[in-house]
Amino acid sequence: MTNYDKKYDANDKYSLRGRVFQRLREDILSGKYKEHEELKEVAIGEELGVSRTPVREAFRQLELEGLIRIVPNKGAYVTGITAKDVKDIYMIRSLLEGLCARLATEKISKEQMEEMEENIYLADFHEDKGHLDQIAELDNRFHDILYEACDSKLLEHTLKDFHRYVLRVRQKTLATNTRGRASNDEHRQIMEAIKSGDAGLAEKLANQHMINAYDNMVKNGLKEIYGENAEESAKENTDTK
Amino acid sequence: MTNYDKKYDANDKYSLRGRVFQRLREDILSGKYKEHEELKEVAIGEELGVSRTPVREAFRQLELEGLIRIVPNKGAYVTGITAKDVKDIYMIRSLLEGLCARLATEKISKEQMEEMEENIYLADFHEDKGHLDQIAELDNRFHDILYEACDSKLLEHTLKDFHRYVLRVRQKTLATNTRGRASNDEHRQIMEAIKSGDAGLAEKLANQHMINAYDNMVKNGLKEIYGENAEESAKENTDTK
DNA sequence: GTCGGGTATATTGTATACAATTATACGAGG
DNA sequence: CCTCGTATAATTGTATACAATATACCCGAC
Repeated sequence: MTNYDKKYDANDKYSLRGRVFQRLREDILSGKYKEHEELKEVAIGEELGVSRTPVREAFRQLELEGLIRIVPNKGAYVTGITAKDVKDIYMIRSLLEGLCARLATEKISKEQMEEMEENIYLADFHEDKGHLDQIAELDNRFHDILYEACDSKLLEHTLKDFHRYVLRVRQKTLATNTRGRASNDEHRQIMEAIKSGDAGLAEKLANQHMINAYDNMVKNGLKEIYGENAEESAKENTDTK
Repeated sequence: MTNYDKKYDANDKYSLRGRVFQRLREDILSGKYKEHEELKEVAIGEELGVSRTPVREAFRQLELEGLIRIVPNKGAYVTGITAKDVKDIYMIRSLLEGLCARLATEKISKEQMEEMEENIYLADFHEDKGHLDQIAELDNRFHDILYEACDSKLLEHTLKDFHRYVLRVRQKTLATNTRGRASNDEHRQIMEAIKSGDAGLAEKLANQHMINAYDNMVKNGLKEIYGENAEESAKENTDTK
């Protein structure tokens, strides 16, 4: 939710604020800035050669994206994702991706349908070759196509928000096991349900796809990666209430 | 989504930015600033006796809340809600309020349960007396209690976002007919399902509660209020793509 | 040694000046 | 009369100076 149509400022590559925003987003998602790390206005400004003003404004946008949290008079901190957060997000996504698939069955365009089929075909190819980066990229793109196909700016934006939010976690697990193949098979089933016009089936399959993705993450080390921070953040929440 | 824990800055009543933010939010929700109206930094600043800086930052927060949209180098505009947006939101809320009720069945505290019962009792009282403002207030509060009871900061924040977003529309319709009574009866049923520990029933009732609320809005003039803007915004979307 | 206060320092918050961009008005040319 | 272009005004974007706040450190009292 929130601003569900960001093409104006998020794609604003030409203002300093826009450039700072995009750079910081990339650096957070890539892991250059770690969870709970403090971002200081002057340091970032000097590094990028701009004053504090555009940095401050970029901070607000990053907060809007959920990537940092701003505490008044204190600072900006990279958002931590707890294991509980991830679980909640997948629970929510399970429902909403299902809704999205159901709506997309009615609304998907010919071009979107074709891109979806191509996506699945390509993912199989890269899976055979073991190209992990491309697999992750195509997996992201599959979901984006689905979001765009549902013909609801609000649902699309909400799902993209959640999707981006778990990206840091998701990429790690997708690349470490055989989930890629199974995931793409599920994509194919969803695609075929949509193609055949069976909205109910598409919804059900999309629901299950999220549940499977989450179960796989739990099996493959979600706890190890984020378990410690879960406690840390819990403490953080209580003593600032 | 986005920053799902805003108690730090949203409750920041003491900074100028926080005050400007709260004031503007109230003015937008109350209808002082109409849909698609342009908000100018200097004008707002002068009116509130502050410089442009805190106004600009408040603008970013309002964008974060989805109340305005900022177009680079042009201006900030009050967000328009189309009939389609409202429909989409209620579709999403139906699913998520259901999930929320299901989770709350397990997690609700004794205090929350008591406040919920009191809320329903009071709503009946004010319904008898015809106190429309209090009824709307209690309706809002019922949902907030439910959101807080689900024990998921993410789901709570997401639902509060959507809830606030349709507030401008919802209040108008709730106050104009007999939906208040029916709505409170549905609240009671949801509460009783939660109290009896029947999570599945609570979910189903909460689902239906949203569907009923939306149907009622459509029956009672949603089109008349927002139909015109729907077209306007549609145009807006296409020619800025 | 520990606790408390106070000063110094670092960091964020706000105001203002200036630059860049966009909108408006007006006049020349067709 | 219309159109286009230029000049002017209005508005947002950015940098910087200063204020307020929080943090860290030191020092003295107990």
